[in-house]
Amino acid sequence: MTDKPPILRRTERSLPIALLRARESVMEPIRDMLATSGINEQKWRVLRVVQEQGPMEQTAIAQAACLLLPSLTRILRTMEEEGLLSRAPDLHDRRKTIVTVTEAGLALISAHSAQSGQLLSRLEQRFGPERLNQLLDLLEELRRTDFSE
Amino acid sequence: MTDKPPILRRTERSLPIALLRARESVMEPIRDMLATSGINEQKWRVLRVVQEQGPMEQTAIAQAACLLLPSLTRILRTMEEEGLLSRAPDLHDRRKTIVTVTEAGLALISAHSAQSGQLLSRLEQRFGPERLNQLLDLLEELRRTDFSE
DNA sequence: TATTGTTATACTCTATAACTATA
DNA sequence: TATAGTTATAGAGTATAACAATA
Repeated sequence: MTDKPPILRRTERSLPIALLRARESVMEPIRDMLATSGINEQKWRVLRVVQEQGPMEQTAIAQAACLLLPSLTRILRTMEEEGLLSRAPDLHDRRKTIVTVTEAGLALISAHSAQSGQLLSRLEQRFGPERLNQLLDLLEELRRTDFSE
Repeated sequence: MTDKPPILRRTERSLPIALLRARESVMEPIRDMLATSGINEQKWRVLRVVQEQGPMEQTAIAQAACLLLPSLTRILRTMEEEGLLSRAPDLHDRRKTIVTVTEAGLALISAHSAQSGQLLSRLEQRFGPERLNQLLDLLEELRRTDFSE
């Protein structure tokens, strides 16, 4: 009789856990950076997504920033109050709201771009630029993979 | 005059965002699975970690499961009430508490192991077993990389 | 003095459902 | 009827500080 096989994978080889741990180790310096403007991870993601894709509706932001719509509603309200974003009704479909990054929002992004670039350089230097690219490729492919039944 | 370079990377090539998006796409079916036992992601991680490493102290659990100690305190209290874990003072250092998975905890893990295995098979099938291994290798290396100054 | 873990507090996100307005 | 977004609500995690017990 041999031993039974382990019930589940080692947690290092569990993809959800490995993704979380890896993310935590990368996020630490970034959270420190963002804390200096009183902005959190979620708001930063929203800002990045909308700056990248241009004026867009909320459902699309929620999807791209990995946030639920009710969470996003609140986040956008405070970000609008802080002057980082503006919202306007869609002219063609009045159920929709179009969100745009304001000048102040762009300024906040710029304010962090230098330091963010430094963090990326450090990452590339210590982890290796080729490995970083490989990892990003794999993550994009994973994201595109359909796991539904 | 050429255009200015983009301020920041495309979000698909931002490591924190890519890690989060990839994780979300993998977690969806797992969350559905766990919901059937009324357990959440965090409790599942704690269970997996302690089952894997054996009886261990809370600071180590917090680190391995990516949770803060105050969050873990509450989680462990409810898991102990649910009978999934037991806690006992460390005999050699009475500041410490040693956490152990109970029979009921092991049973809960077993109850999900078949379905969890199916999800993993599907992942390997659709994403490719070699790519999965490559990705896990890179994530482990990333986790081991030191990004402090 | 430093470490382990708990408690307290304020804030935020999660998850779901019910709801409004519009299509 | 379906979709976009808001509101409500309960539960849970985040983050920090202060604290007690122990080393």
